[in-house]
Amino acid sequence: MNYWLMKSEPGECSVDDALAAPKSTVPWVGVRNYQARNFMRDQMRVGDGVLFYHSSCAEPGVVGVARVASTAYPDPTQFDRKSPYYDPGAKPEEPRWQLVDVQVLRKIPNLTLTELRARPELAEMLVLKKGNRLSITPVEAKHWKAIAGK
DNA sequence: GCCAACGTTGGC
DNA sequence: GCCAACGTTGGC
Repeated sequence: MNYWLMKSEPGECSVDDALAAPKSTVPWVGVRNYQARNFMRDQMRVGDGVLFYHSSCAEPGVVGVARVASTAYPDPTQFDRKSPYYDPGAKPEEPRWQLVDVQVLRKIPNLTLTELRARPELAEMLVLKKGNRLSITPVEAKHWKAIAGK
């Protein structure tokens, strides 16, 4: 089992939005970065642990514990001309972007970016590295345990 | 709104 | 294949 940190802008889909969805599960639409796509397509397995992270907001941080709830499948928004995620280069017979479903298991008190940085045992987390912009990063088991427990 | 960091694009 | 220009991410 692998662990991941996945960023979502709360204005787009907050942890509360995800909890309010059927089965507390949302399709992780809108990833338009090849490295992040490849994590979903090639490495994620159903049941993998996910730290649900709020980005581009007043208090960025880890706000929930979730799990990967599906294998990868084509992101439908790439074909939708009205979607901000529309990609004219993607064709249904040749999808470019993939996603997985993510199921929120529980909220946790916002473990803010500031607090994450303040904990020495978390210093090596990729999300804390200077210049990191990846919306999906792998998380080491020790970091998962320190944040999500078990 | 600013801007550092990084990914992508496209001319050559 | 190089690399400058441009666009995006995301914290502040």
